[in-house]
Amino acid sequence: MTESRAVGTKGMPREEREAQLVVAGTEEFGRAGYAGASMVEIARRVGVTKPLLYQYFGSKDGLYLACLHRAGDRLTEGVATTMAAGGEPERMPLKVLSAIFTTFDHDRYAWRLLRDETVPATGEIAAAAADYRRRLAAFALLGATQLMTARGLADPVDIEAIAQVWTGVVDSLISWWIDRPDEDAVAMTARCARIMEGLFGW
Amino acid sequence: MTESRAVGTKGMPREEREAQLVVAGTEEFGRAGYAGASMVEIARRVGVTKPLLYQYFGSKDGLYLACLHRAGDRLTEGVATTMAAGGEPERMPLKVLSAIFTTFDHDRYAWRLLRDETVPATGEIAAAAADYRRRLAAFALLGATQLMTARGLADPVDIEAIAQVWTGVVDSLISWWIDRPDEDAVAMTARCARIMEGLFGW
DNA sequence: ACGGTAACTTACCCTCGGGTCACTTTACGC
DNA sequence: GCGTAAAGTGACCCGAGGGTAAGTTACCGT
Repeated sequence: MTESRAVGTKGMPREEREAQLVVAGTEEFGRAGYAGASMVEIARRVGVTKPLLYQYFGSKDGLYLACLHRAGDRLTEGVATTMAAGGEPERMPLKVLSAIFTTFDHDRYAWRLLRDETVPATGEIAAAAADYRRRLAAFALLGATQLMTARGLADPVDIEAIAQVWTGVVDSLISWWIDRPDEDAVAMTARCARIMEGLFGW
Repeated sequence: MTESRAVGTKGMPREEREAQLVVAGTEEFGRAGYAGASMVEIARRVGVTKPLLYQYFGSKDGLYLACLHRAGDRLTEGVATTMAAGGEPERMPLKVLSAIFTTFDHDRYAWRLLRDETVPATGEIAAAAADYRRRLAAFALLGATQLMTARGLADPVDIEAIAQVWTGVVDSLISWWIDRPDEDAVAMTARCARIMEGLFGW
């Protein structure tokens, strides 16, 4: 709080309030989906009213975009770093999971924004979401390719299917995790390691 | 057509029209989710208008329930039969996938009704969906238990997680399949067999 | 103490979609 | 041909939720 904020302020500075609203929006959009989420409900969670939300974000799409970009940037960044570090293909899935769990430990609904299918089919949201999904799919495709070529089999369509199933697996794990708030990122990673070891010997 | 239908009929007999509407409803609910689907759009697909849809099914919930029960009954029946047949645990996943693909080859959106999260949180739909999910989860839990105990490790919470991930895997496979209408159930099963063999040696 | 500005609210509009009513059209039995 | 009953429709109501206009409150600097 060293720097004094601008003159004339009631309540809370805009920046802080915006951050609160993005957090609440992420939870609500993640829970109910874009279509099912209500702007007045998001405002209510934070203890303000709808017009303030609109003054800060312009529209439902504007708020959703803010939430989506925060989630998508953090996620792609974390995954990119992990993938860039390299290592044996069989260890990559667990490493990526660990990165995702750590990144979103206190923000578990964020992942769902990238997978929301109730988003409008065209427009800025669709473009941004498609872009994040494309980047994630590229990582998944890379990992799947490394995994399969190491095993000799490499039908490209099979690899596409594997990559898509992988994102679905992450999705399921996150959903399971959301229902168990007491399990932290470390415990979750350990559980996944145990399961992969037990099921596949990885 | 041996039995003559009742007197006074225009267009198509009710039974037949209802079946059309359930098919169209399943596709639309599966595509857009309960919340995002529009009754007028479902009627339009079949070439009739909304009041007829309401006359036959009473409400959006009524139509959804009809679609859900058709999908859920066929699915649980198919899975139950497959699971009851038994076999080594490592072969069960593929057998179950084969049953699901065969059952829903021409009705691929049906699976999604059981996983729709945009459904209202309380009421008859929620109860019915929860019941189908519970039954599927029980099968998944049984399969996961057999798989893990065969491997010595059997943390019950791990097994829960595995069961939930399994349903997510099925979900992803169906989504992938929906985008590739040329791939039939046999080819899809063969692909899954190839992938499991290549990735895990199953 | 007081003007100015950012934070915030009350009360409203409008569209979209679920749901309904009164009505018309068509096929069959006689 | 004509009465009857099922199949089907045009036009409406209404509540929920996105979006907005205009005003109010509280803090700051002078």
